[in-house]
Amino acid sequence: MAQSETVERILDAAEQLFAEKGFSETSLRLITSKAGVNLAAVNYHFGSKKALIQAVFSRFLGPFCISLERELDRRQGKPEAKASLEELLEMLVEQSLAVKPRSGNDLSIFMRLLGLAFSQSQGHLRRYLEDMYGKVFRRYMQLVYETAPRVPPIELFWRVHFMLGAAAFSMSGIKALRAIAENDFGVNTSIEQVMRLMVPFLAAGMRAESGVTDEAMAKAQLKPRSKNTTLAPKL
Amino acid sequence: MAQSETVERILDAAEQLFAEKGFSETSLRLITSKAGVNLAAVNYHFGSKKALIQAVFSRFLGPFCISLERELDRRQGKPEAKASLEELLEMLVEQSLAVKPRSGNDLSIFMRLLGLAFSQSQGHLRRYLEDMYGKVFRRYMQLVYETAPRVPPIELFWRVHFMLGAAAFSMSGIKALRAIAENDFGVNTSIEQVMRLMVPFLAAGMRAESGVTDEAMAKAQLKPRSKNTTLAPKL
DNA sequence: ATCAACTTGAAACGTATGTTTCAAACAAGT
DNA sequence: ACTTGTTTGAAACATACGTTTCAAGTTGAT
Repeated sequence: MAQSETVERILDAAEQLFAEKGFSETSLRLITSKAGVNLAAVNYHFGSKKALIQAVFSRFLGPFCISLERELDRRQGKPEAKASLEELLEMLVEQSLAVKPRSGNDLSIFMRLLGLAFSQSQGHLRRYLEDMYGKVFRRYMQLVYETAPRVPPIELFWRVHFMLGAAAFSMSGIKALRAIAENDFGVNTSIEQVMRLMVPFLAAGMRAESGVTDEAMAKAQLKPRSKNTTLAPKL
Repeated sequence: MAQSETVERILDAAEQLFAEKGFSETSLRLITSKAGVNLAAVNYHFGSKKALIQAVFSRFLGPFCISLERELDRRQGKPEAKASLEELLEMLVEQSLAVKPRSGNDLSIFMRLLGLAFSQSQGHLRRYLEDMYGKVFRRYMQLVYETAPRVPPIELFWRVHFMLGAAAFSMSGIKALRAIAENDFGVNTSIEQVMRLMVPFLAAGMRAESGVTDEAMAKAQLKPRSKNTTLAPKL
């Protein structure tokens, strides 16, 4: 029954349009007309617009997480040398770049989508991503925490979110920012270059001397909790 | 003619709802019912939904920019000691906190809105903010650039946006993040504390050793342009 | 008290969206 | 060739939205 290419065409169009305009601003009619398929095809193949949004994410995040987890296994197999923060961050960059590029600027589109996933409300998306990929990310975050033992845990918690913000934000505006950079500096900065520029910035921030002055906060340690300790960011 | 309090009630409700759900996800009917006013009042007082969105921003940004500009004047009056990066960042924190708080968590709501302004499409908003407040922000950014003369301009450009992202992102999720922090660490982190925690993180990132390896990028300088050089981030 | 300008209330309008329907077209197995 | 299960196409449906309309209400100056 020839696994219809309609599904792929819809996913391609949706991915691109979502990245350009956001989720609620992109209508199914726009998607289907760009994909050159019938309007009803979306609900036939995916069931609903929400499910389509989730499918767009899974198409990238599935392979990405599998490949990230494999890399984590490899690193933790050799416990003699703990990974540095820079190595951990580079790992993310490498794995992102490793996911097979369908079209040219595939990664940038997806990075922008990831940014949107945080900033648009879309509660169902957050829940879906948390359920599907939360475990891997929590494992990764644990390693990040271990690279800066001198910084109080509470401050590390916030710094991780500063990192996330820097990444999500610059990735979500990446297209416009690259245009500005090219305009003002006359050099084209590739997505990959931007991601690599981020590494030293983030690593330095994470290692900065603690700014905690308040007594209570400095002494605050991670409270052991029975379950669902949210060390990792809520997706 | 008793400058109707309807306007204020609409602005309050809109500010809160926009911050919770985003712009296009918040209907005028939701706003007016939360504000306890008639649906038509929005179009009567503001003209359109777009104009309402802009008004929400101006209510905060107007006073903020005036007060920021006054502070910039004060600093530049005494040129003997250039402001450090930390001082510049602290300045933003102070000015943010200085804007009169209407309700308790006023600032966090507005920070979340600022984050949304970047990530939602809303082209009209970007244009409006650029027109109204672009000048002050460019002036501020120029000072930031001058504090890290050793970092190549192109890298500074990107780092400024990493900073912006860290701020916008953590402020936009601040409510949920504070809850998680309290849950896991047993300490309450105020908005003000979070902003102060951000200062050393951002300053360290800005000063990090350059990660630029590419020849062309390292040598890239700001190209003088006839007009509209967008050193400052596009608002 | 009257008048004029301003503000509100309830309803309707026009448009766009996600979803459903159902007949037609297609594919593949026998 | 026929049948069965799958996919497409065109149209309709129900709902939600931003905006407009206009009569009713309110307010403040004369």
